[in-house]
Amino acid sequence: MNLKELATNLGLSPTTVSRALNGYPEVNEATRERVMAAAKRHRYLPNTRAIRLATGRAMTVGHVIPIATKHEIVNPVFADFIAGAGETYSRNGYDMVLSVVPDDQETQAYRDLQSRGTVDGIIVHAPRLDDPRIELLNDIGLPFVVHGRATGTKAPYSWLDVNNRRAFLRATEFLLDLGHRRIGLINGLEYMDFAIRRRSGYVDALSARGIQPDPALMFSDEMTEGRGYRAALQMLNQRDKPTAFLVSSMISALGVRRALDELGLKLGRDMSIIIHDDELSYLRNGDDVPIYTATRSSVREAGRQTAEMVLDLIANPSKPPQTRLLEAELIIGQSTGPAPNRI
Amino acid sequence: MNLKELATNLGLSPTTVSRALNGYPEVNEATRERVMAAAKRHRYLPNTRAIRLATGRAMTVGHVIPIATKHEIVNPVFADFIAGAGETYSRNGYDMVLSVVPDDQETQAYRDLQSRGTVDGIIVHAPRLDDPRIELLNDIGLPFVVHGRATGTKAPYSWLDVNNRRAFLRATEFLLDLGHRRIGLINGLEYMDFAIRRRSGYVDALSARGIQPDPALMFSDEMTEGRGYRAALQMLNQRDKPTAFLVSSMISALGVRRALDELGLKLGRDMSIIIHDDELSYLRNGDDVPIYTATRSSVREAGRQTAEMVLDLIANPSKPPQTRLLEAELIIGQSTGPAPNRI
DNA sequence: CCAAGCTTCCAAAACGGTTTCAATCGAACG
DNA sequence: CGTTCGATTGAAACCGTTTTGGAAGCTTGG
Repeated sequence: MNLKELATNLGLSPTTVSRALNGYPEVNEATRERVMAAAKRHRYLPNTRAIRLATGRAMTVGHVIPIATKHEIVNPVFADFIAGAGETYSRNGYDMVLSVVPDDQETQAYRDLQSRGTVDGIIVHAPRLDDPRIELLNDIGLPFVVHGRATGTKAPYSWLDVNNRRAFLRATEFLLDLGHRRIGLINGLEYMDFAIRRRSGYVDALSARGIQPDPALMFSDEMTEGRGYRAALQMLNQRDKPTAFLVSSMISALGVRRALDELGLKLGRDMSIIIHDDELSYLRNGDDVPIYTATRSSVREAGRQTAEMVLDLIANPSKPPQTRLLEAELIIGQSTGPAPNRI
Repeated sequence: MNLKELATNLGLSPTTVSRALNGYPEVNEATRERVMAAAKRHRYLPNTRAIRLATGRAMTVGHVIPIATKHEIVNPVFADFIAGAGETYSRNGYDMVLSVVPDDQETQAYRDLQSRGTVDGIIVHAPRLDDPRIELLNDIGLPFVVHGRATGTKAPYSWLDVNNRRAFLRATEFLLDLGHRRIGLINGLEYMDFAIRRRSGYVDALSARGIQPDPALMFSDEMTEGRGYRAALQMLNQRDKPTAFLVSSMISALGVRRALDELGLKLGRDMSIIIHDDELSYLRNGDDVPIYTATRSSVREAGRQTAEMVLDLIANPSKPPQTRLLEAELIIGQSTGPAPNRI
């Protein structure tokens, strides 16, 4: 059943039927109702392919998911972000297309999406230091919002980010207040922008108290269980061990905990840990009482809001770039305690 | 730059240009090269919206992600499956659209995708007992492949599944061979089909050795860290404790391990654990040596293959339903050992 | 009673490609 | 030398909507 059939069926022209269904004012209220009823009766739904061609809008937002060609890691945060963004799209009648591409073909993927008119806008994931994608997207003029920021990029662009620096600054201060002086940082890869900002918060908090950051206490790697385990083990085997860890993700923290268990160290007593908690739906930080002391910010909510921003940008292309900075909460859990007395 | 412009630019008709670019044989090799060169020079890419309308194909596969309205859980396995499927789509010039919908609007979502012509086929996630979606999709005649199976559905349909029953049967036998007699099952929600099959494997293995399955040793819940923790703790506080656990996911196992740690039980010595390992990219079962003894099957690979099946179905709509059963490997890790002697 | 102005509808032209059907041109054939 | 055939190209229809530019009929005001 298409518009033309429905129209002849009703003894009307396609024009009128289209207008009736789309709520144009110039159609008689009686005919509108007749049309609406017939549409419902025949289960008529307009063909999206035709609408998109006729209106010139794709009613679609793209997400490009680069697959690192070396280590094929899917960002664990990704699923929840997508779920949040997807909610927003559904509510607004938009579709979401995911492009999974090898990371060395990413720029081509953006160009394609633009010139083929597959999407009206996109969301950029996992920005890096001096990320070249931002300039590219500004050039080709496709509306976009970055989830995160890209240190080093001077051109203006829209983004939504968590205040990573401030979160880790506060977390470090919290540990310092508890008497910790040697605090290990188990961070994500430091070409990722969020990791850079978290380190800067950590370093600044230490410096502010006159503590010289120790490179031996700063790790940066993929945020997997295995790497967390390795990092923790390595730091705990040093002569001058840390008494606390600041861990960039719940997943890495799982590995850290495994290391502590192996060494017989009790969480919160022998060793304090603060993690960053993205509130992943399948990896809650405790059901009621938080397990870990954590800097917390829902990535699902970030997805919802970033999607709203991109839809707004699509609707108002002349708007200047929008930005939104979310603050992370500092949640006190059972994984932190006063620094053990050193001998 | 569109086809018409490119054509006038070349002094050719749109027809010829279209044919040249799409590799039709009836165009002169010299003109074809001229056209190709011009297309590249002008960075011409055909508009997908127009192609889709003209050809009547959406070149798109849909994935409907139901969001449980009560507990908003995103399946952790989802990201890796999508990544695998996405690889296949990219390779074949297909797009992937994700529809995130409240689970009570799911059937409407399928109908919409079909009658609006947004997709050529879909992949059905997380099938349940007597899943009504299968009948619906057969009715509306949209090509689809189910990731998993739906016990109770008699109509034929295409699916790709892991042999969950066999995997858990073998795992249980493995534990029995090690002398374990009381084995706890920490399973997913048992309206999910895979969970039903896993339990049936577990129960059958026990029964085959004359062991009566004990309801007090069978748990079924969402596969989160928290629920795994709770289930393990509860079973370990019984009078007649289990000596081994069979755990349906890596994530639940994290909680189980936390429970063991709290109780001071050592993995592999005091307590054996076998998990099911989907090979999530961010939660590897050890980097080199497996940590857990596990039934292993890559969900990423499942995504790749399921996508191939759906594309095949789209290309050959008359084909009868295809099915593919993947066997899980049994990987021996460090989490299993002989049953401790009972007193 | 006529012109102007609403209200309501429709025919036809987009949108940017693909595809059907037909035409042209040289070469080959009889 | 006329006919046939293959190779190559193009005109026009089509895909299913939206949207532009009228147009008919009715009302209203002078």
